[in-house]
Amino acid sequence: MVTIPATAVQTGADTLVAGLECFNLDLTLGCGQAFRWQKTGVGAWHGVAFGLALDISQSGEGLLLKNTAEAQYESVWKRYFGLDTDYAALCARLGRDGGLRQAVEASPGIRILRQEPWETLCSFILSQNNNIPRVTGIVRRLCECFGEPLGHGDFAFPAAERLAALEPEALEPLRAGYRASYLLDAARKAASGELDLRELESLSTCEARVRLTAVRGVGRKVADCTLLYGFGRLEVVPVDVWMRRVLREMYPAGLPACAGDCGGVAQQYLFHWRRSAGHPRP
DNA sequence: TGCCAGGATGATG
DNA sequence: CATCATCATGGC
Repeated sequence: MVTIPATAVQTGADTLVAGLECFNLDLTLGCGQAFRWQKTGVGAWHGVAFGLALDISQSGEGLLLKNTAEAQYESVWKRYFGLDTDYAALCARLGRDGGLRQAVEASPGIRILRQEPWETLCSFILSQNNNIPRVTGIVRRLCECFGEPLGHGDFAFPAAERLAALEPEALEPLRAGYRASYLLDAARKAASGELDLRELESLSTCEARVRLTAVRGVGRKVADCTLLYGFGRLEVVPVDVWMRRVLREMYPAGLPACAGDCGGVAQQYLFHWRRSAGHPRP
């Protein structure tokens, strides 16, 4: 099998990426791993990451990043969207197992994003026992209230230092419920250095989990989501009670060997597959 | 109205 | 180690 390399070409102010395999923008941004993207049309989204606003769309031509230089695509968005990873080979490998093949074929093109660690941690703290539309609203209000304005109504995700200086009452407009106090605890620990997110890069998954779960409201699931979606640790498999039952039922001996060190990717496909119609939660 | 949402926590079988 | 009530809020 020949892997077709993607090519990024700047035309005017925009950059067009053609030749992408196994990439579906709608599925990737809509599957619940990121909460800062708004669908603006067919295959078109507007969102903010790393303090940069972006209009992006996918069509038969490829992936179009508006007002984005190729250099910025290469240095920021390529990595963010996981386009520096060979998912064609990865998905082909996952497909060696029947169950995983079903899951991959059901919604091909989902990629694991590499978001900002701090934003990822906060997002999944806020997502606990919550639904995606509501989490999106809370995160949006959080950015509008405390993030740096980027123009055109866009706001960066607020720094930990900014949130750490707030009184609990200041978070009431977010309507985050009891999760607000968890958010403040994370901000205090991140701002004081008690939680050093940059240091996590150099730690083992096990040690990183211990650091993250020292934050109130951060358990195994939120820690693993942070490591998978915020640090690109594709081997980490976030599971809740429901997903654990699904996995025990399908793979009592663990994920098949073809998943290799990308169990998190396999889990993402399984989750999306089982959650879609026909495989409701018990 | 009642139920649910990619949970964590603390207590209890 | 599995299960359970509780937490606060909005959408359906």
